[in-house]
Order: sequence, then structure tokens, then C-alpha cells
Amino acid sequence: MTDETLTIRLMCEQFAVTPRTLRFYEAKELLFPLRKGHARLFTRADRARMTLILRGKRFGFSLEDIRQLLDMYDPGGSNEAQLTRTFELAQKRLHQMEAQRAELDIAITDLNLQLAEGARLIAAFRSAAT
Amino acid sequence: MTDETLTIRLMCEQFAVTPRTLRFYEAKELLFPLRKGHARLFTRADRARMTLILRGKRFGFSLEDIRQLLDMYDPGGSNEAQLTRTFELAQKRLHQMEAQRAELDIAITDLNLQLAEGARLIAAFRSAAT
DNA sequence: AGCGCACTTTACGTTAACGTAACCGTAACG
DNA sequence: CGTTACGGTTACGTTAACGTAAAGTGCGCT
Repeated sequence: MTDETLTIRLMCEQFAVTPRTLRFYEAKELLFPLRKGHARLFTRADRARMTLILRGKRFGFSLEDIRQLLDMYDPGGSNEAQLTRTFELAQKRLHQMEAQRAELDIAITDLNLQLAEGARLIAAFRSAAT
Repeated sequence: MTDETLTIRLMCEQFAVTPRTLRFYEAKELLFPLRKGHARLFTRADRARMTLILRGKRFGFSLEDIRQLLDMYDPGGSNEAQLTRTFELAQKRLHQMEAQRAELDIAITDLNLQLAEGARLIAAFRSAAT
């Protein structure tokens, strides 16, 4: 059985975050560690969520955005209406992400052009320093 | 001559921001409007900068990050050392952006898979409702 | 002169995402 | 049995990127 539950320390190591962060995420209902006495035990599900949380953060989603996305990765709302609402929300996110990628592509192209120009300038400086 | 300089109001309209934002950007040395008396006049260069600022913001760069990037788009640091440093900074950004795009692609793929699963679930619900 | 309007500066308020300090419990170790 | 180690709960502090309110300035009009 992979009941491999982690203490807060180990969890912190695995994801390179502080205890404060994990407690904060629990408060924000992004993680739901079990309790053994008063201590937290992070489950496999929590670890899966953490991966998604960190990924979400890296491209600029807010924790609140991420919380909503996480709900979708769950077998949570088991009635059709809820499921449909969640599905539509996910589609909106997807469009946002695709738009973001499109902009990122443009920016990368721009920056590449600027880099080429920069390289040209530097080369000019060097050849001028004969 | 395209000395088409804009008042703060017009500038706000063009970029859909508030006066506070423009003043704030000036304080942070992202914009350098001229002064006619005590009033600001935004130049074509300022408008170009604004476009870049807003683009930068859209994929999560901080204003400080953006300020450094803007320096590169300038004929500003006219010595080789400065130019080279700026060039390297830009390269780092580029790598960050490419990494970000790679992750975004993964996330988009993930989300697409989840959406497919979601669609399957919803379809199941509907056929069950015979 | 008086009025209003657009613009200004100064400065305190706000939200997100934690950091950090203070204080408490308990379990193991020497 | 004291203390070190790890865990916990308040609760105030911090940074970024503005919002917002207060109070002053200049100018064009009547």
C-alpha cells in the first residue's frame, strides 16, 4: 500500500517550500493533510496537488485560480450540473492558457530579435576597438 | 514631425490604465514624460515603452524585471561592458520564457486530457438519464 | 475676480502570498 | 530530568502594484 504519508519536514524537502507555505495552502484549502494527533500528515493526493499548485504558480495563476482548477482534477461534484459548470470553467482556463502561450510566443520572438540586434551592436563595438 | 505628445488623460485612454498607474510607472523610472509647466506630456517613446510594459506584465514579469528589460530596448548603455551585461540578462530572460512556455505546453496538454475525461463523464451521465 | 476643471503632490489603504517572531506542547535523547 | 528537535497556533510584518482620499496649483472662461 502506498499510504506513504509525509511529515511536514519531508514534504517541504520534496517540494522545496517552507512549513509556513504548506500550512498556508491548507488554510486556503489547497491541501488537506490528515491529522495524527495534532500533527499533519501529507498524503499522496496532497503531493499530486502540490505538483499542480507549483506548476500553476510558475505561469502566473493566483492561488485562488489554482484552487478552482484543482477542484476540477477531483471526482468532486458528482452531479451533472456541477460537473458541467466545472467543465466549462476548465475550458475557459484552457483558452486563457492558450492565449497566454500565444503572447509568450510573440514575446519570445521579439526578444530573439532584440538579442540579434544586441549581438550586432556588441560586434560593432568590438570591431571598432581595433 | 511626430511630436504627437499626449496628455495623461489621452495616454490613459490609449492603454486603458489610470493616471495613478502612469505616475507610478514614472516614479519607478519606466516612463519619462516631458513637462510642460508641471503637467506631464507623454512622448512616442513613452508609448512604445508602455506597449512593452503591458506585454511584460501579461506574462508575469515584475515591473522591476520590466525596467531592466526596457533598458535593453534602448540605445541607452552605450559602452560595451554595460551592453554585454544587458545582453546576458536578456538571454537569461529568454531562457526563462522558453522554460515557461514548455511548462505551459505541458499544462495545456494535461488540461486537455482532463477535459476529455470530463466530457466522457458528462456523456455517461446523460446516457444514464434514459 | 471668481469658478471649474484638469493636473499635481503627498500619503495612507489594500490584496496576495507568504516571512518571521513569540509562545506552547510533546517526544526522544543524554 | 533538563534540553534539543519537531510540530503547532496566533499574530504582526513585508513586498508589489497600484487605489483612493486630501489638498494644492495653474489656466481658460465669463
